[in-house]
Amino acid sequence: MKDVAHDLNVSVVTVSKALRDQSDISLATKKRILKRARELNYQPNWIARSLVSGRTHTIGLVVPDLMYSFFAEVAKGLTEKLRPFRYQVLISISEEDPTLEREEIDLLLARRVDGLVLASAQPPTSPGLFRTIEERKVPYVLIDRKILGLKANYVGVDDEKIGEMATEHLITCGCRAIAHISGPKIGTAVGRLAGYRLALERHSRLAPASLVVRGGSEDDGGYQAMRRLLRLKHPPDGVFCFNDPVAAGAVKAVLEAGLRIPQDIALVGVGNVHYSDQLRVPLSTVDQSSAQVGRNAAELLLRLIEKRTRGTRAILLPPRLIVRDSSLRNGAVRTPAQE
Amino acid sequence: MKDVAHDLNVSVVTVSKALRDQSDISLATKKRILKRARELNYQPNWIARSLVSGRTHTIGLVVPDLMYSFFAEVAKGLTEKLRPFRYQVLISISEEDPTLEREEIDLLLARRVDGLVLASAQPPTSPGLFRTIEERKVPYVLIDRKILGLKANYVGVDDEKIGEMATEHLITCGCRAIAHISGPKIGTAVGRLAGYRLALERHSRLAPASLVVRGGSEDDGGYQAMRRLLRLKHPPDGVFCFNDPVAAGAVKAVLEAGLRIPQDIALVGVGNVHYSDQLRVPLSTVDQSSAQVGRNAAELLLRLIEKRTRGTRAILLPPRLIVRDSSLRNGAVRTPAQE
DNA sequence: ATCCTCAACTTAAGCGTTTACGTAATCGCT
DNA sequence: AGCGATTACGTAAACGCTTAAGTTGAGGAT
Repeated sequence: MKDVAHDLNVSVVTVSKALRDQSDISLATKKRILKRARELNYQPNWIARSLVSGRTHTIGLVVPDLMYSFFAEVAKGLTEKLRPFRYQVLISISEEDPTLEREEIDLLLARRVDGLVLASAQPPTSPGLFRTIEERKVPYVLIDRKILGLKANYVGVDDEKIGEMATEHLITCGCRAIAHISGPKIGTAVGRLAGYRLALERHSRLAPASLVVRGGSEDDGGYQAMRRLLRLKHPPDGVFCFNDPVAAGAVKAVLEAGLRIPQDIALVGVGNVHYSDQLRVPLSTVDQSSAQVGRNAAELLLRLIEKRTRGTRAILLPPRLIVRDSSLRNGAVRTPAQE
Repeated sequence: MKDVAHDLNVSVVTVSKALRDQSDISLATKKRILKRARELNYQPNWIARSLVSGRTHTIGLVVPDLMYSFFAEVAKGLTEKLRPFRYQVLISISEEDPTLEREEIDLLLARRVDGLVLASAQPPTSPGLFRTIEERKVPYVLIDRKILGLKANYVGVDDEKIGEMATEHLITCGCRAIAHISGPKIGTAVGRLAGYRLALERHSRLAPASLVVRGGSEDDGGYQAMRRLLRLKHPPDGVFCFNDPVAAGAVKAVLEAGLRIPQDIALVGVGNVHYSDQLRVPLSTVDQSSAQVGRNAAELLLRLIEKRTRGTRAILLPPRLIVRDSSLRNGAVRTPAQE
C-alpha cells in the first residue's frame, strides 16, 4: 500500500479508500490506484485489518474426532455456508479430552476468532468453560451435544426422538425383547436412552436393566456389548445401537454367533454414515442430517456476529428413519435408495 | 497489557517482557506482573503479535473433500503433530474445483498463513498457482497428488507401487484376467494405473484396453464400472479398484449379478478406510497410512518454517497390502486383524 | 572519589491497516 | 462578490504488541 501510494503521489489513506471502494474518492484516482495495485500484485494484509477492525473473519470449529464422519460432514456444511461471506474455519480436534479441548479453545480465543462452533467433550453438567467464553463475548454455537443447565445456542438433532423412533420401529418389526447398546456418558447418549425408555413405556413394556448395556462409540465397543447380550439367558431379538459404528460391531457379533439378521435379531443404528449401505448387512439407521447441522450452525453464528441477534436459540432438526436390511422384517418397509 | 502496566506503575514493555519470560527483568516485578495479569485474566492478542512478528502460527490445509476419510485422517495427523508447537490449522475444502481452490488459497495467503498443505485439485500439469505461492514465499507441501514438472515438497504414497502391489496380489490369487477400475484424471490415478500395467508386463501379460474402465472416485462410479465389466464377452476374474469406495460399489455390482467374491471375482481396493472390515465382503485393500502423511507433512512444514531448510524433498511412504475376504483364495494369506 | 559495568527498567518507533477529522479547492447560488 | 455546500484529498491517531536503543541507579574495582 505504501508503495502504491508513493508511486502515485497520494497518501496511504487514499489508497486504502480506493481499495475498499469508498465514496470519498474520484473515479480517476481510484482507477489509477487499482491499476498500480494490480501491477505490484498487492494483497491486503488481513492481519493488520483485523487488528483495527477487531474482526478476523475466522470461526473456530472444535470437534472430538474427524474420523467419525458425522463431524466431517458438519465441517463440510459449515465451510460451505460460510464461504460466500469469506469466513474461514480453524479446526481443532479435542480427542474427546476436556483438558485438551479447553486449551484449544483458549488458543482460538487468543486468535480472536469471531465465533465458535463446539461439539464439546466437557462433561454435560459443567458449564465452566462456557462462562469464560461468554466473558470474552465471543458468540458460540453448540452442536450435537447439549450441556445441561446451560442456556446456549444449539443446533442438533432431537436425540430423544431418535431413540423413540428407532425403538418404535423395532416394535413395529415385531421384536419382543428390545435391547439398547448405549453410548459414552455424553448428552446424546442420555437422550437416546431416554427416548428408548419412553417408547417402551408407551407400549407398556419394561426395559429390564439387563437389556441396556454400555457400548461406547466405536465398533469394538458394539461388538463386546453384543456378545454380552447374547450370553444372557433371554437374549434380545431387537437392538437399538447408539450409533452406526457400534451397530456394525454388533452385527459382527451376531453373525459370529451364527444368528441371522434381521430374522433372529433386528438392528438399528444412528447416523447414516455414508457407508451404511455397503455393510455386511445394510444397516437400518436414523439419519441426523449432519451437513444440515453445519449449515444451520453457520447461519446462526453469522446472525450472532453480524446482526447481533439477541437471545439464544436451539434448533432441533427432525431425525429420519432409514430402513435397510438389518431390520427388514414383519412388514417393515425399506426406505427407497438415494440416501 | 496496558491495564496491568498502569496498575503496577511499570511500562507496557516491561509487562511484555515479563509475559514472554525474557531475561531483561527482575524476578520480583515479573511475579507481580504475572499475578496481576492472571487477576485481570489477560489474554495475549495473537493478532497484534502476528502483525509485528510476521508469523501467524497458522497453517492452511486445502483438501478436495473431507468425506473421503483419507483426508480426514490426514487432517488428524497434521493437527496432532502441530499441536505441541501451538500451530493451528485453517481448513479449506476445494470440492475438487480448481477455481474455488485458487480463491481459497488466495484467502489463506491474505491471512498470512505460515505454510500450506495442499491436496491440489489443479490439473496435474498446471503449475501456475504454485508459482504465485512461491512468489509470496510461503512454504508449502503437496500431499497425495503430485503436480507434474513441479519441483515441490511432497508427501504421499508411492502410487505406482500401490498399483503394482495390488495387481501382483491378484496374480498370486490365481486371477487370469485382471481388470482395473481407474480413478479420475488426477495424478494418483495415473500412478496406480501405471503400476497395474507394470505388474502385468512383468508377468508377460497383456492389459487389454477393454479391461481398464473409468470409475471415478465414489461408490456409484465403481458400481457402474463393474457392471460394464460384467457385460464383456470375457469378464475379468480379478479387479483392482482405484480406491475403497469404488471397490465397495464394485462389490455391490458383483453380488447383484449373482457371482461370488472372491471365488468368481477377487477384488482389491486402496485406502483401507476404517470400515473396510465391516463391508458386505470385508475388503482387501492397500493401506496408504493416511495419518502418517499428515504427520510427515507437518514435520516437513515445520522445518521449512522454523529452520528454513533448503531444497525440496519428496517423501514417499511405502504402501502396505491388507488381505481380507474379497481376495482370499488360492493360497493368499489373510493379514492379521488390528488394522 | 572516579570510572566502568551491569541489571532493570523506559522511550521511541514501527508492524499495515482503518477511522475520525481537517483542509483546500471547486461549484452553484443569491 | 461573497456565502455555504460539496468533493477529493491529507493528517493524526489508534489497534495491541515487539524490537532496538536509550536511561537510570547501584555495586565493584581502582
